[in-house]
Amino acid sequence: MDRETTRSGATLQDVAREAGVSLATASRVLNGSTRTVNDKYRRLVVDAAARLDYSPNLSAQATARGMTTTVALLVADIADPYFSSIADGVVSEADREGLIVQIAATGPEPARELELVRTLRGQRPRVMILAASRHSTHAAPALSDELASFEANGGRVAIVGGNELPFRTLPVDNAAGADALARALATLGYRRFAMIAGDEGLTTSDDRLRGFAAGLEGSGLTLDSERVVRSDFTRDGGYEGMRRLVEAGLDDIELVFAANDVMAVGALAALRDAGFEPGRDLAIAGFDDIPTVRDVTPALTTVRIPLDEVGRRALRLALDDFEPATTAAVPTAVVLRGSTPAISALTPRPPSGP
Amino acid sequence: MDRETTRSGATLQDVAREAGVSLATASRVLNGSTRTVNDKYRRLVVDAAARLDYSPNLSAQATARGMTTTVALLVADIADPYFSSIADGVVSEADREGLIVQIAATGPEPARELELVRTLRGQRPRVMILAASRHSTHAAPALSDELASFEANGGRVAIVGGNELPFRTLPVDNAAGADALARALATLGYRRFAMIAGDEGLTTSDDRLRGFAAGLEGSGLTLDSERVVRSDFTRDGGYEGMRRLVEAGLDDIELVFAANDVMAVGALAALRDAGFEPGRDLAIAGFDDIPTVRDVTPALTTVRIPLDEVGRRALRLALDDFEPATTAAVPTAVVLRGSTPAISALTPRPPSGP
DNA sequence: TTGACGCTGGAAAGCGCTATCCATCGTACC
DNA sequence: GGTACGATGGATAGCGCTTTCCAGCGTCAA
Repeated sequence: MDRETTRSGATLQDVAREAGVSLATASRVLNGSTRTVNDKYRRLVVDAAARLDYSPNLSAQATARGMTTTVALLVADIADPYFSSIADGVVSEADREGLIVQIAATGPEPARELELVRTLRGQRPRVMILAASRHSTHAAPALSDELASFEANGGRVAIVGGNELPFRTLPVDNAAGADALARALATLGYRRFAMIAGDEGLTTSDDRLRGFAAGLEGSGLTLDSERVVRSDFTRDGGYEGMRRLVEAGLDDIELVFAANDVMAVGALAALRDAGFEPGRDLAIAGFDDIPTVRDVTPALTTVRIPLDEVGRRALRLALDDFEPATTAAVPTAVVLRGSTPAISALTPRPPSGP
Repeated sequence: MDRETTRSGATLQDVAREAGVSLATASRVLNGSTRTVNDKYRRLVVDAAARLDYSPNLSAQATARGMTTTVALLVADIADPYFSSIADGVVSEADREGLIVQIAATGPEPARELELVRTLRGQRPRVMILAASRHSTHAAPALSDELASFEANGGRVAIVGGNELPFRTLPVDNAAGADALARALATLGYRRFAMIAGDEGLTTSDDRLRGFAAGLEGSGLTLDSERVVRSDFTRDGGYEGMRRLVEAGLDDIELVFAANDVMAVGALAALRDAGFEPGRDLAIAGFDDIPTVRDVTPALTTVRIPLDEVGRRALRLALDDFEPATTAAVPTAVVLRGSTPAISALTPRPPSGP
């Protein structure tokens, strides 16, 4: 009845005693080792462990081994479907590897990324995956230092989508995807575009903007820089961006490209609230192909990124020992849906020009 | 140039040596303690730590203290907005407390919940939050045992929404919310209902079904049990459920209540694919008020649960030392939107009856 | 001047586990 | 029959950190 009696919280020591073997043997049986253990002892240990409801203390293992079984994942906002889909991929792959995922969110301030990396480093995770949309210049050197010293101590780093930091990176070809989208839209007959982009310096957004403009030029068209509005990289940012476009006059715009799907969804709402019908009065396209966009009306044209695959591959990239050759970029694919009908289906609105 | 030269990975020992103080003093300065340290030494230590870029090894702290700084969160599917919104709340509140969140996902098989709890227990988290929709009977005793022994060792448990397990529970009044919804819909003039529910035994779904039926009865109406179809608790499950309802004939149905929003969104799609216009030919309502449902067309009537607040409160519930009195349930609120217009706006379809 | 006492550093004993090293034993080989 | 060697169990020295416990010292009251 003393407090030792409360079962569980059993330690390996307890198991060894119960089984009548040494600590070392118990450890070898229960927690893997190169050494083999005689079946007689093995059975004793396993039974004792079961009887005591033993569960290894991962923290202790970690300090002893100097290595954890955790994966740290850094995202901007876990409630955003883009990130939660990636997280899903990371979690499921980690699960296959017997690893546990720790999630941290930077929230709207990118500066927190550095701080969080620092905190997470304390956990000595096996892998650190940075998926938070990073700003190009910001605290890059400090962040880079932090990550370098993490790697110097045996940690693995994988970065999703960026490509200016000297770490294993899973390229997402944002520029190429946006380029392909632009060409596809040109083929549909669209000629006059506007874009709702994220803040300048947000690499994801910048790449998509650049790619889109390039794709248009490749089709003999242009994206007037006056027609690019900047806004938060969120649903409400998209709403606000579209609001501003409407305010400035939509007359010479046929299609609005939002730098990501959540923004596009916000734009859709803003357009409707302004009395226009998306997909009829104005076409809209997004980027990412988050699950939601199949279900809005009209369904949204977008560039598909296989997000859960991104999560899985990011983890693999960090984990695997591989030739340091460039990793193949995640394939993107244009998905045309109802929000960008053939131009002929659009209510004709005369360009403002002569 | 020897491998000791690679800076970082500095240990507390290193800091102490560098500062010329004892290990104990360094520990007291850097990692909190009741003991005060002379300012002279304090400064020495802090400076040394900064110089060496020291970052405490949380695993080691955990084994020494017998207590971690992590929160384990168990969800069914992190890509589902319901769960990711809750996760968001947990993560942000944990952040305020200096805790780190570990996420595990059971996926479609509820049986994995037990297995995951067992694994997570190995981490000795400070708190374990179970948000995965639990099935009523399933492995309840085994799970209960596991959680009990976790608590016996100082862990804290919080369960979201369920209420049959003997642990701290954050009640979500699914039944009352569904009841209120039913009454609101009755007030709008609806008389003939169907429901797309989750599998029997899934408590969340069962409670909502029960509450909805009760609310209708309170309004002098009934929910014909033949009009309740069961399906997966997912978007595709909702699609499938609606498909079956359409197949069985919609003639005497005015409104379909889906047991959660993602199902409702799937139902919306199925309805459209079958050639009907939701909100005109048939009304639809969901439950949860995930962000998406504002943006589908028509916007979805639902019962709002403040999901991020649920996450935050679940963590607080686990963390706080409080009177073991019942915790106030999370308030739910009916939100009427375009998917359930006043009945007069619905295309009249004669009931199949006489 | 002498204790008693509060304050603060340091030594060292763990926390639960791993991994190295040593001891023992059985077997194969000449 | 003796030796070398592979197998396998046990003792034990850590892993990085916390937290007693003890010692030294300055202070204050008697």
